[in-house]
Amino acid sequence: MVPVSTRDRRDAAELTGFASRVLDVVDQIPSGRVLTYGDVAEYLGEGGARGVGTVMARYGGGVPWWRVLRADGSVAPGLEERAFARYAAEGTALRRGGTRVDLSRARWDGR
DNA sequence: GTGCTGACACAGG
DNA sequence: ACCTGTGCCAGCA
Repeated sequence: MVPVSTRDRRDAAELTGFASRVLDVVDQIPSGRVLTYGDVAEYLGEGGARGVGTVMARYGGGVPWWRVLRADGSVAPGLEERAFARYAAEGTALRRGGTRVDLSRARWDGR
């Protein structure tokens, strides 16, 4: 139900088509696996890594945002604490030192 | 339309 | 590991 005052489409399901598709993909990433911003963009065939990052920053709150990271396995500034707590809980593979996710092992193949 | 601003990617140094 | 420049794209003033 959506009487919504049109003031902020953010909380309505009325996101832009692109944003909606980005969130849909992220929502499908299995626990313990991850995707890079670029992976999501490539999967959708639109937006680009930067576009995905923009969407995540604005609308990522409702999806497993910690499963989307940078191409080198690091997490965006300010999100590390919450993200790594999740990785520990999900058993996500980390690189030695624990500062980044081991993409070679944790990257989701899309299946 | 123009001109920023950003949860980005990549090549260099 | 860090910083810089370039290319990229969505959202907003």
